[in-house]
Amino acid sequence: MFMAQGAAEPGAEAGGEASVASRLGMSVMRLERKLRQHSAGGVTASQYAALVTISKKGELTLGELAAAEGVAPPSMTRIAANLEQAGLLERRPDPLDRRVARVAISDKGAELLAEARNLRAVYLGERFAELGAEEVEVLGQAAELLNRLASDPR
Amino acid sequence: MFMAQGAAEPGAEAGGEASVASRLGMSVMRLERKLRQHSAGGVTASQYAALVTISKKGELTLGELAAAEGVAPPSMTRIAANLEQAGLLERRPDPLDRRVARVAISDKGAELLAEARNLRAVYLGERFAELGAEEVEVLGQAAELLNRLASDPR
DNA sequence: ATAGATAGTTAGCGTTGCTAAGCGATATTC
DNA sequence: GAATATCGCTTAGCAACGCTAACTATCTAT
Repeated sequence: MFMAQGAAEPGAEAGGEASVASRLGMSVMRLERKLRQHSAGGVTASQYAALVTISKKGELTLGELAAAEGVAPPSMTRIAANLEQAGLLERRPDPLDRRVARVAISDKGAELLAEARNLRAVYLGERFAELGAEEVEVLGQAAELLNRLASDPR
Repeated sequence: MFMAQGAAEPGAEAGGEASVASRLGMSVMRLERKLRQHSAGGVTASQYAALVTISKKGELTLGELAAAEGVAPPSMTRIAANLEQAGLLERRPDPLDRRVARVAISDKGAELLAEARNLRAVYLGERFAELGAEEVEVLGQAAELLNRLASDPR
């Protein structure tokens, strides 16, 4: 695959940063499309992601959760509402500040994650079978980098 | 689960493929959220991607384009309609089969791509400044792999 | 006590992707 | 050569998601 895309030869080979960024953007978008269609366990992609974060960080406020997930507060309000309705997380009033909404994973939520920690990743996991160990290794490193890029608040 | 990447070596995988898949899924989703918000040049993410593909493959039918992008035909109909309305691509009737809609990039579309090949990648490109050469290299390889994963029709 | 800041919610918009169903054009079948 | 099936695309309508703006309730500071 020569992603040179037409006539993009910025001096270097297909390794220029811009090129990498472009290809990466396309790949990310395409893969995301697939992932959204393959969400499993009755939870959507965003819900699953939020659940993982809650599970990882323990009890936290909606604001913190929104920030961690990189979404606006109203978006997280909705995601959390749906998760709560599904019984996957619990809301707990903050004893000191009645404005804040603290959330924690519920037993049912923990179960869901435990029994298929990678519910959403099942789709991806299956595809990993076609990859070699080094390739999985690369993707592992990439996941970290992508997360870093995505965490940039800008 | 977050720093597992350092230990994600073939021998000492702290979580294995499933973990990588899970982390990757999260990263991809988060990054995609950012990307969608930073689409530039007046074209949306999907439009840009379609344009790149058209530019790369030359004239092709809507069906081929939909398949290449991994979206359903109706989705591509809309994307292409918007691109056409923006004057970025041209529709051409197929001389042999009047059902098919062939599309090719227009001068204006080519201009848009040429003058900012990475319009959509600008956001990413800026973030690359914070990364080292090796890391960019890893992402380059990852882009290839992600694309392969995303290309799996399943 | 009052004014301001803060956490979250409600309301409403736009984008994106999908499935189902429709339409004209081409292929096939008799 | 007419009836039927298939094909390529479009139309119609649905649902998920993320956002901004505006509102409520609560807390803080003067």
